[in-house]
Amino acid sequence: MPTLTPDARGARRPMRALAPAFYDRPVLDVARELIGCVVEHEGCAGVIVETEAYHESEPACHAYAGLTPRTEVLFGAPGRAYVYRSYGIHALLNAVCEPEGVGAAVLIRALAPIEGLELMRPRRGLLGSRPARDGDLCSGPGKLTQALGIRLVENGSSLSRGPVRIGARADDRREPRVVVGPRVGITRAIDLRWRFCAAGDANVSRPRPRA
DNA sequence: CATGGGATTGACT
DNA sequence: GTCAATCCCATGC
Repeated sequence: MPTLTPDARGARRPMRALAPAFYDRPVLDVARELIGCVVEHEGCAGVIVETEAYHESEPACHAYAGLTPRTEVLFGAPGRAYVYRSYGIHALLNAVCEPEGVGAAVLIRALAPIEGLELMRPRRGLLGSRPARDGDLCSGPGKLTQALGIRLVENGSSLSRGPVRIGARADDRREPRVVVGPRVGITRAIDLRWRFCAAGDANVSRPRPRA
């Protein structure tokens, strides 16, 4: 089934997935350029509004410890999904970057939902509590995987072929202004400003970087 | 084999 | 602001 994104009139057309070569570059370049691109999974889609870069050369990256069963995908071919469990609860989605043999990836941290919101809401519904507001559907790395139904079984799959796919920014969408800041929720290499956010977007997770 | 920490979130004070 | 939930896997004995 082709992936669809809405155009300016609200009509839909297929999404063209980014090729593996897009990811076969410095991870900081890819992290910045993924802002504005589209993530799709099983009829749900959103525009990427927040990313972080991770590289084997710095200790916040899982690949810093070297090649292990856990980091095998991180060191593998670019353009694949690295999905891992965080805090025992959440599945976090990364795009593996740089040439095979280099451990580097971009963490997808937040999306602006554009399609399949009716599928996202029940997945994001809180236990016996109020439903999530649209602005809370994908405003965090664990939230967006829950909303899109992305799970650990997607680890190692191709982001070009699916089931999780990433496509280029739609032609009718402006190139977003990008704000840079320090990465969130880590304890090491906190000086690196490797977080990229779409300026002023309400779906960016907390804490928001200063504009 | 046992242990501890982590790229988070939601509930609660 | 604080804190528990919960699991993969790296590390160390």
